[in-house]
Amino acid sequence: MATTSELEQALRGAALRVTRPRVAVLAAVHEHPHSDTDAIIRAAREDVGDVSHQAVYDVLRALTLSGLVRRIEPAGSVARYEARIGDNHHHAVCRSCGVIADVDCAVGATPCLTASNDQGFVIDEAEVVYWGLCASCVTSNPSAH
Amino acid sequence: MATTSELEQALRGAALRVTRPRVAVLAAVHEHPHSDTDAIIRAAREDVGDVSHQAVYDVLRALTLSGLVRRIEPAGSVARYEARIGDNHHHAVCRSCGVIADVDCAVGATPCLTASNDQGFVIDEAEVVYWGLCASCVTSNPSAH
DNA sequence: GCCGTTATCTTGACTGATTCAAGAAAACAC
DNA sequence: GTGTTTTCTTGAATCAGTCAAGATAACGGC
Repeated sequence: MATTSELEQALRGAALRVTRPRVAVLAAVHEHPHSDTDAIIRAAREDVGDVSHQAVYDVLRALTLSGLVRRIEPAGSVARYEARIGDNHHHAVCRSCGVIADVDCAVGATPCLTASNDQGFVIDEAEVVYWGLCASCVTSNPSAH
Repeated sequence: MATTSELEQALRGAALRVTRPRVAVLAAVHEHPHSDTDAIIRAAREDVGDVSHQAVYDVLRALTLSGLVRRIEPAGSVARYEARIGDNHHHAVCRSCGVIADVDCAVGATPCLTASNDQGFVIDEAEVVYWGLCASCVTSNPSAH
């Protein structure tokens, strides 16, 4: 749970001007990991009153480009954002309810980077998405798996 | 390179009626792996004349549901389709030009299915996307990596 | 080979996330 | 404080994909 001044420091550290929308959006992403843009807009507005949706889109792009947040886009979902960065973790997505859970990388620190035949690609990231059913959907619908 | 009658057989095998749009779309996906819907629409029209875009969307959904084609959606891209199925391969995506290459799974037959802490998820698939630069973009822009 | 049922295709409108563009407002350096 | 540059507001636009209703065509049975 980062404090406001920590968030401001993070923004300055990324050479981003400190504005109320930016602090609010960054706080929202910290507090609600894996939220989509609409949820972040609503959270930011609770925080600072009116903020245009365009401002939130702009902020999210700036934060993503500077590496303060990470954008994830599971197939069939709109873009989602999280503030847990730099630790190479992956995600499990529930096919039934869409919930997303963090999954530590099974192999190590910067793993998964070993494509067997890379066809000349210079790989800098391996993104893993585990698809399945979350615990609660398994319980409520045991036949589905 | 599947023949028309092989494609028809595949459709019947999946309990799908054989229609000209379906054969044309299935052929297009075989011939142009990783194509987006628009490219498939154009390829199908070259093949059978007029086909509505809605028909192609319907066909692609039916083929995907029946497992005859696989739908992939790399972040930042529209949906793409491929006919290489059932072998658990993954993809490398070029950040610069967007080209997609097939990558055999590094671990084995149905691998990668081992999330370290699965939080109660019942995982049925692990999808891996390798991000980087393709050989040709590395060559034309060596500073980028 | 023809018929009826049912799935599929055509047409055309619509949705919803995201982006574009132009001007107003606010951060920050000096 | 002032000026410059970035950021925010407002409002329109884009584009992939979906929805809906009626027309058409596959296919099983006769």
